[in-house]
Amino acid sequence: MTESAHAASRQEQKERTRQAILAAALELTQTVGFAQISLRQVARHAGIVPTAFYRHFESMDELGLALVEQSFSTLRHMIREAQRDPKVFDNIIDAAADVLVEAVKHSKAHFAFVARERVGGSEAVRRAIRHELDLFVSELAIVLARLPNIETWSFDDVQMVSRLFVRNMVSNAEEVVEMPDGRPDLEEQIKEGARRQMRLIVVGFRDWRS
Amino acid sequence: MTESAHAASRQEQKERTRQAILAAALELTQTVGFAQISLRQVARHAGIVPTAFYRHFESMDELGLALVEQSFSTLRHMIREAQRDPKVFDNIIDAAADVLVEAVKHSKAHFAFVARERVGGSEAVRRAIRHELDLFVSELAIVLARLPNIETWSFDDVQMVSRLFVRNMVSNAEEVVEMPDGRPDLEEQIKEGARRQMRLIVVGFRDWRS
DNA sequence: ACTTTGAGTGCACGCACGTTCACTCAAAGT
DNA sequence: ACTTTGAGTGAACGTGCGTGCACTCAAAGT
Repeated sequence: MTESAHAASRQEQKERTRQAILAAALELTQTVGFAQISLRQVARHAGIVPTAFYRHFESMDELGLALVEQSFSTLRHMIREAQRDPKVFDNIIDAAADVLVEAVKHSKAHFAFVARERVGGSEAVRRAIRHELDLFVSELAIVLARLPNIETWSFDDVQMVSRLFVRNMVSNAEEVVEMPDGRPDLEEQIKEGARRQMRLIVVGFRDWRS
Repeated sequence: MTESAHAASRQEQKERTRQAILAAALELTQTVGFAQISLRQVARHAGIVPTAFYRHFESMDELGLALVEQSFSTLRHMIREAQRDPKVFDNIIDAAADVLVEAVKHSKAHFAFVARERVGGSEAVRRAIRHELDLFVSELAIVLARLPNIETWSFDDVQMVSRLFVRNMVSNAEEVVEMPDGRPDLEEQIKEGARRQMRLIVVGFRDWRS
């Protein structure tokens, strides 16, 4: 056994290269769509020779799917963390707006990738993102269903509100992504807009159904 | 003077080729993003030799902007027609849902192009679409401001509702575009969803502000 | 001490691309 | 009848691409 000291340097190095490829692709994707970056560009950016790429991914499409997975696992992790915060129960709307803007700012590249490839990507990538978003809607619906104001609603209604929330989240994330850096005023404006929209949904839904 | 009979066949032919190029690009764009189709593909599809392309457009980017313009002029034309219909005043929400679905179905390709290139396109194309959508928000706000329920609202409020409507329109258009052909049940479902969302916005806004 | 493994290399290939240039040949202008 | 114009042609170029193949050379396994 040689698993010894500080983990096997063999797999370690492979994983490091894999991450370098993912990071390179993510960075290149910030200026143009994923579909129009080449395997050679990615390899060059990652500091490897083009053929070495194949040791990690069978094709660019597979790399794209890996990026989708990485993006959503980042996002999901943030949501899980935010749920532990007790303020969420007090005021889910303000909390959601805060989390959204912070999350997008923190991993802008991943959000930008998802926002862009959600509609512009290859068939496979698009489907993967759509699927992840559907999962996300269901996950959010569970959280929502436990909230004081909402716990009496029907399953379908909660699901629909959840869908509206996610849709708005996507739209707002797009806006934050397109936001030029160093404009905290714009950021606050987007946050306030998101808050108002969510309040609109909740208020309107309650009154309409009552 | 030779402007005679049925218009000069010289410019006529040029215009026909131009339209063939636009149509070719639009069709090719249905399966992949505009940025990843090549000048040569477009030329091939349009039935001309690659170099002839330059007689009509200086670059693919210019062609992209022309497609944006064409798409929105189609859209705007439909909205103008719909405004003449008196039922719009009676029930703008149901009318809007109908118009939206019909419009998207009628010129699916243009909507698909806009939906995709809005976020996935080149910088120039993206900016052009964003600008057109902003214009559209203002235009819709004028229509909305004349409606019975809304005429007392402030300018900013109307503008915000208009923005929400357009955002929802874009989302729903995306859904219709992704909708497989020959599924009238899905279509009705989307339409109903759009209706509910719009009602939500109007109801929620009124109650929240009152 | 030895073999095996596999991440990364370097070269070579055929292909599609954007763009150039000199050209044809009808319609439009005179 | 003539010239001019300009949309469309066809060959040629340099470039970057994806991918195949034979390779190196340490780490991992024995």
